[in-house]
Amino acid sequence: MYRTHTCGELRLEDAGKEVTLAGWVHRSRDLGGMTFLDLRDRYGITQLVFDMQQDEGLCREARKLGREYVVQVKGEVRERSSKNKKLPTGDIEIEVKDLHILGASEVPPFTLEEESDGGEEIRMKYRYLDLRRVPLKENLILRHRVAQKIRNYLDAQGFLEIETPALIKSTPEGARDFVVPSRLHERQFYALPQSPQIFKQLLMIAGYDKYFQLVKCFRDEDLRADRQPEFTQVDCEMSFIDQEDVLQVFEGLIKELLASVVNFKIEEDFPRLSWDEAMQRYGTDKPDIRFGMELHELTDLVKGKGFRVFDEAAWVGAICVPGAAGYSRKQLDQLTEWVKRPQIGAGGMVYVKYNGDGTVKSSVDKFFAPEELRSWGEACGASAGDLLLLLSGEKERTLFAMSELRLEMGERLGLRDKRVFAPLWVTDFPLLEWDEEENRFVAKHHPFTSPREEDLALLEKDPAAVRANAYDLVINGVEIGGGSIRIHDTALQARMLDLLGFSREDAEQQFGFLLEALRYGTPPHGGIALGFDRLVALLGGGDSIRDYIAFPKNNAARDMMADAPNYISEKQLKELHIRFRG
RNA sequence: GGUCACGUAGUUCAGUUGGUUAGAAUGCCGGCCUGUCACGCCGGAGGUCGCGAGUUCGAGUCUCGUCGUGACCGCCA
Repeated sequence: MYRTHTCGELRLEDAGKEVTLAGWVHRSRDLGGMTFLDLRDRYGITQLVFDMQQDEGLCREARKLGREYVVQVKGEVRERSSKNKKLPTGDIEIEVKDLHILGASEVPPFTLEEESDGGEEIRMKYRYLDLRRVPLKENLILRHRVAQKIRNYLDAQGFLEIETPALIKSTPEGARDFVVPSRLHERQFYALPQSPQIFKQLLMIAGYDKYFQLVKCFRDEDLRADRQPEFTQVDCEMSFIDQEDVLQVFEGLIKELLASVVNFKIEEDFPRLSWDEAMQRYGTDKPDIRFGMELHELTDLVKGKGFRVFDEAAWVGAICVPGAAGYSRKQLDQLTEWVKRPQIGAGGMVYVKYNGDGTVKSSVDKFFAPEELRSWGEACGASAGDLLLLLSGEKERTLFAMSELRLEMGERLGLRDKRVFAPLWVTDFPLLEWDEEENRFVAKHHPFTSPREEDLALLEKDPAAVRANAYDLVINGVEIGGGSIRIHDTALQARMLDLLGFSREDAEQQFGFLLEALRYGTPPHGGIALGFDRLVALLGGGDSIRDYIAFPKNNAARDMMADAPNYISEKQLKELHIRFRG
């Protein structure tokens, strides 16, 4: 037996016990006559004492231990003469009688404190050391707890966790696939799943009417702080249900997670916004509704006064920033520069200050009379002391810029509190999206999403106007999940694929097995997938999902620790029938 | 594919208008210290200023290229 206790559990009432502990040397404090060692494991830190007068040889041995040595000690628990209130074990220490080095350690390249002195790069290379730090440890524990709660919740609702394959067939629709060459079948490739979409639908057809899976998914696209090439989804599918049933089950799940994990209780139903309404009020389909500052369209109000920027714009809108009329010229100039960055893409910004004394001051005083400027304020619900920020231009781009500006101002005003959670459902997404590059309609969600019944007639006449039975779960401006009610009718599915420009052969080649399965008695079904990494990061208050994944990839999709991807041997290539040109 | 930022000691960073021997903190090594807990004090070692070219009497500093890292845009059905 290597240990009788962990480094986090001994208390004052254990004083007098003979114990054996094992762990890492976190830090040592050599006072000459005595040496203190902090022994650490994932449960906590316990202080060890070595005394020159008690056992000089042992004490000298202890002094030689470097940081991160793995040691085993036997000794007696005793009350400290000077206690440390900062540690749960701070009332006691171990008077060591026996010391074994279980594993020596090189000097770590960075410190393993709460706040490490190491930068991203070196910590990623030595990820196994970084994971010893408390914050990352806490994050992985949180991830585990959330996973368990999700499993318990769905299990209690009768869901079955069923695994689907990781080596599947490539489907070019959607994100790029990661592909795996086949050794047994020359020139052929598997793909890693972007999601288990088709398989979960087949499970519905097979009669497993409530399925879920915590499942790795893969997308070969560029990374972000919230996007990894391999990530985990809470993937679900249900039969004999409609949209309302899905929303109910997962609203319940999110409420339970928020209550039990971060003690944030929500009694009322999550707000629901149609996609149209979300775009209109927030300029985005994933609004952060922790704060107001909604968008107001002013296009008709501002035109025809000789201000060319507005006269030529397809869309003009504003947000009203409460209490910000005191913004200085310098601050407004900086904000203007901010919206003009290519990432935001606004041409410029117009402001109107509604001063406390009733006067109005704007950057377009030359073109608009004060009463006109006041009418804008009224349209936006501005009161004295508020600041109106206007952007104009092509509609879609301007809505995007407006939405980003809204988030930025919310951030500056401290309205985006990480301890507050504001979930909502966004519903009635457009079924299709025009793809400029491909010059055709593509599915906004995926090709198996059902159109709303009342829009069926528009399918051929005005495809862009057709709404889908699709929904997203958004929390604090983060897209946490999305799903849809699927098509369970063979004829409708064929119509959809036709509309998306699939030839009969292509459709047959890519998802023939699903199309065939639909003919064998398919129940109405639908589901949802939640981004598990994002959900955990959100609950943990983190900005990057990398901090919630044990071994993540870097910006360039590289594993900096193992140095993957990498070249493979000629022998491997030969077995896979792969030869490189040039 | 693109935009921006960064790259100097093991680590995190500072380094003025181009100018003598490139600094600090921390870590590391050695010494002193019996109640520390970010222990303290004294001493020491540690640098191809990412790499390559250019401008210059002279480059950590300026220019170009290149590599790496990060954030974002495109992309992510």
